Amino acid sequence: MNDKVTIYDIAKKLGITGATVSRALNNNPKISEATRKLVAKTAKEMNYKQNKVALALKSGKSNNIGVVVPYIDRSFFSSIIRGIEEELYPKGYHVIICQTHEEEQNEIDTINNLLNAQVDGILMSVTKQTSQLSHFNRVLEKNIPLIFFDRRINIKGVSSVTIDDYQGGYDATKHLIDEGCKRIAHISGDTALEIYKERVEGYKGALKDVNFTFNPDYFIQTKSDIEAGQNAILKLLALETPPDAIFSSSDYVALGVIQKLKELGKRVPEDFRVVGFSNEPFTKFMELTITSVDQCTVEMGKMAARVFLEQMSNSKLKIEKRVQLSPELIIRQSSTQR
Amino acid sequence: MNDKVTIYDIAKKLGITGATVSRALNNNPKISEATRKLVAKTAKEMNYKQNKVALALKSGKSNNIGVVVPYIDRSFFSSIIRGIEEELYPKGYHVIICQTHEEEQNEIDTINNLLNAQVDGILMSVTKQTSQLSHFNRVLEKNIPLIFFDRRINIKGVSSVTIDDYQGGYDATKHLIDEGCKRIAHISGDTALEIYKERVEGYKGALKDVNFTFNPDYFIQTKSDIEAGQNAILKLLALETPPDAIFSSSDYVALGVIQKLKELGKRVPEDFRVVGFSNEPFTKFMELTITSVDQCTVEMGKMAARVFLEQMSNSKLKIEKRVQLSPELIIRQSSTQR
DNA sequence: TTGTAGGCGTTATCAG
DNA sequence: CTGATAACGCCTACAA
Repeated sequence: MNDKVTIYDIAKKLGITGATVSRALNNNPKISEATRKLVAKTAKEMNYKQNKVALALKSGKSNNIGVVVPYIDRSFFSSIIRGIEEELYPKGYHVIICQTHEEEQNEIDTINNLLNAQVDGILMSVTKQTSQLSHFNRVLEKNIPLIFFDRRINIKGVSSVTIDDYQGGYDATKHLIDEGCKRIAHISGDTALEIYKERVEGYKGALKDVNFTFNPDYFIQTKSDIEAGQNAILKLLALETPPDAIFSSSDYVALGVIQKLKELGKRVPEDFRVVGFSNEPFTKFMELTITSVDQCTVEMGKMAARVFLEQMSNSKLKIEKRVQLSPELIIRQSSTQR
Repeated sequence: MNDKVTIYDIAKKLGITGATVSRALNNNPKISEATRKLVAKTAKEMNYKQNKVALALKSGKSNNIGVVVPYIDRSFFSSIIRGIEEELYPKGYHVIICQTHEEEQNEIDTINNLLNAQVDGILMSVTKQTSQLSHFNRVLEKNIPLIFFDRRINIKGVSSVTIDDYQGGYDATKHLIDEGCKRIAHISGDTALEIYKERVEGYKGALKDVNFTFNPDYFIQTKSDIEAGQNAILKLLALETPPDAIFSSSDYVALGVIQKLKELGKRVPEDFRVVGFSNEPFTKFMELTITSVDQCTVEMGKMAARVFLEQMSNSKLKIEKRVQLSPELIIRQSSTQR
């Protein structure tokens, strides 16, 4: 019934012109107070709603931004998206979400689709296999803001928001050192991703600072799931001199490690200390709660959104901004006896 | 540089008209094979991309659908959204996500915004406090599909996808009965929400089927978090004849119950059996894994998307469709000794 | 202060 | 088979 009321409908009703209605509705300064009120009143009566699509076509701004992640049901990513949405919704933006399923081709297609949909910006975490750059350049050529969060790629002019993974790795390792551990192993994800590489560096940095030498036997690179953790700890235990602590760059791996250790009758934290990474919800629910590095995900999302907004407001000077948030080590039972 | 190539740019270059280009690009049957190929080739050369916003204005279809949930970072909802996205993306739709934070006013505002943005459909779970209907009617008046998932409201003409919560409650309770439990308590969420009410009914139904009488002392209605679970079990233990099993409509409550029981030296499952609801990720990671009812969330999302697509394809006959998916009881350690 | 006249990029109708 | 032309709903010079 009241479907599709346009400014012209209300103009006709009032015997004025569409332009005037438009101006009145937009509080254009040069319009009489009388007509402004009349228009506003009539608009409400007729249940007029501005058609954002028409506005988008006219203005070249869709007020939609695209968010691209590997999977949206991973708590890490969904929290970030929550942050993004909460920061952007009040500014009138809608958030379109897309998943890459960790495949570069999907990432490419998705970005193209988003571009065709005229999004005003793209906030994303790249896939593990991303190696091409042309799809990112296409975004930049169109002059639309591109912001990486967490998993970034080095591209001139592209801003990013990450946590300081070096510090996260450093803090986790330092904590184990402080706990008296002497042989600290590190189970890492694929170091092709910067985040994992940085955590490794942090781990090495902490060792170096106390003059522990890095032992390659104590470094394992593997997938980030429970099974990988179980396999990794078996390898480590088979060493002549097994480690006495594990810092894992994944909570799932840490969980696998703990499960296997218990299965083998080892005690955590008495015989083995374990620290994970990401502060996944389950780490604090376990009977033996797991020490982990919190990545302040909601805050990361909000920050990414803010960088986007900033980039929108002064598009003239495009500064490459690299924001690094400080991770927080959450000490729980798996790494300490105090 | 290659910013903004329109069909007119390629028309001009070829000395033909925009209309022809449009037809060629859309594989309109009445166009010569020669021009079709030429246009296609030139379009690619010039890196032409169709502007979806213009198309949306022209066609009245934005190819965006809105998804509204309380919080997107709850694993239950993010999984559903994953399902929706995966079903709709291949069909050319983009998914806009919005959060209500469990507040009706936000729900109302969000729906209005989505409507202004000309979404082609709205898929949602209502807030716990939703009582008004006018914002939903506004959607229906505009003739855009509205589909509820999980938390629904009874509105004529509105389809919904839920799980069979009655069956979930029934199965959980029946399982405890089969395990030999005689005094089964139920800790429920707010029964103002249909989902919880149904679970209660399922619980009662199972009791009735084996001639157990419903004992009001064994029924507690409370919030759905860990603390609520801890408090609830304390109340139940204070009864003259405490229960020997708990069916909770929340995994968090179940966790709280288990934590408190252990703290008090009670053994699970030996002294007490516990069953939760939702199959939250953490239930299978615990040292004592928790029996729960899986709600096949991804599937629910896909189903909701399919109902939407169906409604789009034949908008003439608007059938109210109520899909109920079968939940699956996942039996783990907290409820059985076998 | 208000009206007129495009134009944003497409597609659809109607001629030719 | 292809070219004009109008229209989707809105905004904004430019005129009046």
